[in-house]
Amino acid sequence: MKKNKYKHIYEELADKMKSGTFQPGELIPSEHELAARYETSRETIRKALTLLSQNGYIQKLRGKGSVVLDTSRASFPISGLVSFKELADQMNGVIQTNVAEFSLIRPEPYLQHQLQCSVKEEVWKVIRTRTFDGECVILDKDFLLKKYIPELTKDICGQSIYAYIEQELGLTISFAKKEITVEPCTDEDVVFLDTNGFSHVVVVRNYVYLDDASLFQYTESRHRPDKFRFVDFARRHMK
Amino acid sequence: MKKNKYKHIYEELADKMKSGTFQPGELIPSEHELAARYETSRETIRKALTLLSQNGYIQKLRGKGSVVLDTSRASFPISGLVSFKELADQMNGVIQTNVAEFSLIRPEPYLQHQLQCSVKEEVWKVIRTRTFDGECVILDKDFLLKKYIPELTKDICGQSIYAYIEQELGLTISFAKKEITVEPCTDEDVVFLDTNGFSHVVVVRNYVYLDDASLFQYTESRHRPDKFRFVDFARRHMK
DNA sequence: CTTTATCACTTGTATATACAGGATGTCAAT
DNA sequence: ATTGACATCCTGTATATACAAGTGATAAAG
Repeated sequence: MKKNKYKHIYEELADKMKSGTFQPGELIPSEHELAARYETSRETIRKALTLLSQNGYIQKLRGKGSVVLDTSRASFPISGLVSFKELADQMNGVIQTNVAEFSLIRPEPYLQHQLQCSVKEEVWKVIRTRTFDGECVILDKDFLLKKYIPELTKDICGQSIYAYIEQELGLTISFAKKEITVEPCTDEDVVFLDTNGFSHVVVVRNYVYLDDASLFQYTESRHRPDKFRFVDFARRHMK
Repeated sequence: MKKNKYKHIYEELADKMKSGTFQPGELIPSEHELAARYETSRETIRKALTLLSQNGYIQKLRGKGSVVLDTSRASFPISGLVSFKELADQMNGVIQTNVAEFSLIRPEPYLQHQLQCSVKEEVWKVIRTRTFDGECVILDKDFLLKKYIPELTKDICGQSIYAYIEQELGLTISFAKKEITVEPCTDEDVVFLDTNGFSHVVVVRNYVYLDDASLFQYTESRHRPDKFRFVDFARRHMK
């Protein structure tokens, strides 16, 4: 508990927002006071507050202080890299994951392009379905480069791949690019999903990178439109 | 050109990424070297690099340097608060905006909830349609609190409301919360849009805040599914 | 030839100081 | 009672220094 002081302060303050110790609209203690309370410098406090600001917890008001924003409406976590398992923990209702396909393949041209790799590269292919309250509404197609994930089992895929990668393999997932579109159902969608009359699905294409900026995963998450919801917090930098 | 040194450096470096002076995969000069080149301190450079990192331009590698990411694939600007006009500037094809309705109203209960205001508050109601290549594919319903925007004309709405707010009124738009869902077409959608057989629309609900954390605008942007695309860059903080 | 140690260079974190500039209240002068 | 000057809070920016820790190349040791 000695390293990363500012992240530690960030999480402690974030918890106070989530638990309601700090109420929306309220001003949190000033940077000087927090610096004294945590026995650290003002700059360190400022790093923690900057993080809170970027993640939509507070708004800093010059000359006044930092006001707590209302995060209840948006149902955190907002945007970001939220895996299905993390998301599921926050939702009510019965959720079930089924691994429909699990194999090691050579990428066809489309995948080569998405993963920016050659045909020689081996790729884990994982197809999973997500069931809410008895209805199968999400089809997740994951492709992971074996180069970075040497071992993978069907069992792990039934749990959380991210947890395995970060905790077992010690890799750090750093950032991702997402693209959201709406596309006609494919034959595959019809087979795996309870399309329930919908002719289209929401497709979330996700390109996930490790902390050395190497692309290691491409995910195509196909949602039945009525069960899809995406929330985002965006700050307008500069200008 | 004397204030906000680190934002200035950020923009200058961002331009070099966009123009290709810095190529993806390449390492940019070290923090020390940049500090010397810009005749400033390392901390100031670090603030600029932090901004670049958050916006997906670079990845910082400890012990190595900062590598330029490939921003071409994602077609910037990513996520963020991109107004229609900013977005249109980057797209090809003929784009046309039509102001279908412009009035000053008292909010009904649904709007009171969205804008978190009382029925006494006056609200500008602006309905605009967006036409691409002769097809009307976006319906924008804007509601702005008169409290913050005392004056507004139909003419301004035909241009850019954001530009008017920031440049003419001197207000600063600070952050926004977005929610993306897919919903059945309303009668209004059918009237205004060329639905082209689609039974659903993509609805982007946007809550926009000023820099004093006051909510001043609620926007409902309704897109025909085949013309909708949302791109996002997300960094996985902490852990 | 392989392994190890070292060194130079990189970014990450923590601290300190200084001044600019907005917000707010007090108090005196008008 | 209103105004205005001032003091005193707050956050924003810029600078400086120090040390920790990862990377990669080179030199030394086995």
